[in-house]
Amino acid sequence: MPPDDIFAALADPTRRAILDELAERDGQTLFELCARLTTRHSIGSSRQAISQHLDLLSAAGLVKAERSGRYKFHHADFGPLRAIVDRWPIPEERT
Amino acid sequence: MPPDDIFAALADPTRRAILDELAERDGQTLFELCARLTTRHSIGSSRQAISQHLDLLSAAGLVKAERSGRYKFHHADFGPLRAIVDRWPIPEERT
DNA sequence: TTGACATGCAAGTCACAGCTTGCATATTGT
DNA sequence: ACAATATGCAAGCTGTGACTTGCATGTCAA
Repeated sequence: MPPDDIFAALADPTRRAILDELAERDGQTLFELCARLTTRHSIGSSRQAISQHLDLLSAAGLVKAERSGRYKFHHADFGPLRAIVDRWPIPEERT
Repeated sequence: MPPDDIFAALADPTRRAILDELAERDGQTLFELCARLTTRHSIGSSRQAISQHLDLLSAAGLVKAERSGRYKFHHADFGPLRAIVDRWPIPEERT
């Protein structure tokens, strides 16, 4: 509920990897995510662990889930990250 | 050392309040920070707690410390936050 | 309907983050 | 020199987060 949970959500490396995965390929299912996290991100977490991470990301508003039959497709929403950019003055990249 | 610690550093609400404080008034000393965090942010942490938070923020590169005599002035550096902006595609604010 | 597949729920374990406590070090003013 | 000020170091306590384990629910294909 509190939007401050964005920071807690981003605190875990596995959750950041999930966001990376969904950024590259949107609408993945739980099993898809588990497989790709294992092969491409060297993450050995169980299915339940990933599921709990997805719950947390959903609560933070960073992931939207869409159910279709026995599948559940997950979409990343990076809009809440604007709260970080708006909160502190991030300096320009110096060229 | 690992730059991923930015996320761990931002995970704690007290540390975010410290960054807020330093963003508003740069170059504060440890005691100054403690006082202002108590009065303006309703944070009741001890001096040692704040000191440890500052160490962590320093390790993450978000705070630079500058010693002068018996005082130590702290400056916020939000440059590392660019890693967040660059990592994921944050959508535009829709007007 | 039955079995295989995809996901959900809940309790228990364990390591670590944040805090405190107590003492140590270092600098300034008188 | 001495006391007050500002900070540093290290060990111990405790709640919580990440993970596992085991079972339950729900959906599709044959």
